[in-house]
Amino acid sequence: MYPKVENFTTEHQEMARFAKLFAHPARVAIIEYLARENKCISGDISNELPLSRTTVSQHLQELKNNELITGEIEGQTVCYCINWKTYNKVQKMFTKFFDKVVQHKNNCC
Amino acid sequence: MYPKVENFTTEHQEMARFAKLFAHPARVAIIEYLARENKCISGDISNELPLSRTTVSQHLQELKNNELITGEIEGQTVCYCINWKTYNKVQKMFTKFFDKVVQHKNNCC
DNA sequence: TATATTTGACGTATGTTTACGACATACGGA
DNA sequence: TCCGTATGTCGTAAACATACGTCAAATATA
Repeated sequence: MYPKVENFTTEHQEMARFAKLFAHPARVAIIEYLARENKCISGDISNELPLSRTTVSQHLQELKNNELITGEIEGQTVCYCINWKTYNKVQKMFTKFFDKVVQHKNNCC
Repeated sequence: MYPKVENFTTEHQEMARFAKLFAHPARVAIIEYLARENKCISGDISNELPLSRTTVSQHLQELKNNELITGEIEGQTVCYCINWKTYNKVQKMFTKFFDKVVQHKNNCC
């Protein structure tokens, strides 16, 4: 982590941590793909993305480390899915933040 | 830009571009601060943040370059404000994306 | 005209992310 | 056993982000 990040509030750090997960088109695409496909997705979804298997795997790890997706081993393959518990938390967090900001809207500028 | 980013859809790139603005606690704090204070905020809001003036200014530039805030010169100071046009667009974009993903929720995993 | 204030611009050191190839491992079937 | 498939791990080059100090410019005020 960059040296000054820990001086911010937990709330601001959490917002930043989860926003970062959506801060690369590959991860946005992965989330959307996981939601759209009505089945378990193997770790190798690189056919669906303009990236190598290694890079996709790296993005999947990032999402998994922050618990936005799960990745369970099923024999030879890995089943990747959205972690709805975290997902709902994140959605609420963003909705709440956006709403809070809008509530203060004024005619200053 | 990283070499492969342009191979993703415009929609995914846009999501990533705006998510990145919230991907650092300083920028989250700035947005919140701009909303809370009922007046024009000078470029030097570094007293409110655990960062130097230069670094804060850099974050303000980032937000301004992506049109999430405006920064108008008022004599000697600069008045920074939230750009509500862009803000509303971003809020809608995120809400829509989050909702779309949830709609596909299933019992696969 | 001097001086302090406010800001932009530049350089730069350090840390992080992105992107990939190459190799290793583990499993099931020919 | 040997081979293909699926995945993880490691190293690394390039691109970006963070954080700050220093200097310059512009503008009010003494």
